[in-house]
Amino acid sequence: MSDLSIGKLSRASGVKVPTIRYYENIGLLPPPPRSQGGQRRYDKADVERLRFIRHGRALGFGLDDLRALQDLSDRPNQSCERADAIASRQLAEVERRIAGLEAVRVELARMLDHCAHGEVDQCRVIETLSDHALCEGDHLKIG
Amino acid sequence: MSDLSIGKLSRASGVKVPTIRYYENIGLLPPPPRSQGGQRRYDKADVERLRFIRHGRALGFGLDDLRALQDLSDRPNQSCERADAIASRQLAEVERRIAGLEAVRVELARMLDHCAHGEVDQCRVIETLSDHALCEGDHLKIG
DNA sequence: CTAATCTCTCTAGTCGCTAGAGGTTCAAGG
DNA sequence: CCTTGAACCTCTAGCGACTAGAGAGATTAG
Repeated sequence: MSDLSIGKLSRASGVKVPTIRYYENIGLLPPPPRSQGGQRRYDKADVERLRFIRHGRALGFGLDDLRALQDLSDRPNQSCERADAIASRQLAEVERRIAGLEAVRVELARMLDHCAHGEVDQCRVIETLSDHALCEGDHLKIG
Repeated sequence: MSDLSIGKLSRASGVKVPTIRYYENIGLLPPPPRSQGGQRRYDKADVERLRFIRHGRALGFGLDDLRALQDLSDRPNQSCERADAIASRQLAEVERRIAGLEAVRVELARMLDHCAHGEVDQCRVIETLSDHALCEGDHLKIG
């Protein structure tokens, strides 16, 4: 019915035009019908689909997870165990990242706090980078 | 003096061998002298350099920032204003990310909390993904 | 009908690595 | 001295999730 061009779909969903085409390429969005001239024509279901993806991306889900979640929502009679598992894993990952970034934040703040604002010679920023022993917290890999 | 192979440098610095070569390729680490047979030979200064980089990476600095910070530390008579600016920018970025992830964490937790653990039909996880209106907080892009 | 905007495909680039192929060099043991 | 096996070399391609740009064709409002 709605017969949206890719640009209108983009505006309606908040997903950029090249990204929509990219999603189609990798099989995340089904290839839509085309106009006589070969342009993509979408409908309202595609808007929903893209909003779903966009929202999931904003929550940090990877495209593979979103593919799986989409499949689940297409077959509503299944147990939501898998969806639950995916979301739980994501929550754990987010918490891990927050913890890591928090440690990083503390050290950056400490570094800047101790900076004498003089010459690089006595710069705590560079000194701290040079010598991890000056750190107090545990900051490992960032995510 | 120390005359380290790339593998020993790797062990001493905690940076993987291919990553060291990569850093050389992009000009972050100066090309070292070579043995008769063409293998790289490093010294202690390189260990320090790589530790500096590794530590900076752990704090989330990009390689461009680290290049700039390295240049600064090589010329110690300059003002540390620039180092300060780079670190401040990084701190702001980290704080931005934490805030974003915190919003994400809240929504993921809420999603999972409301999940009835029944069929996908009533799964709050998928429902929430489908409809941003069900969210309470502002979570935008993640970083 | 025309002009402006939109859309098409395709390739290549981003960041910071990581993996692998296929070949050479080094260091230690016998 | 010689052999063996680990470590090293270069080069290319791939990851995730896009983004940018070229050059050509389609659509739409006036």
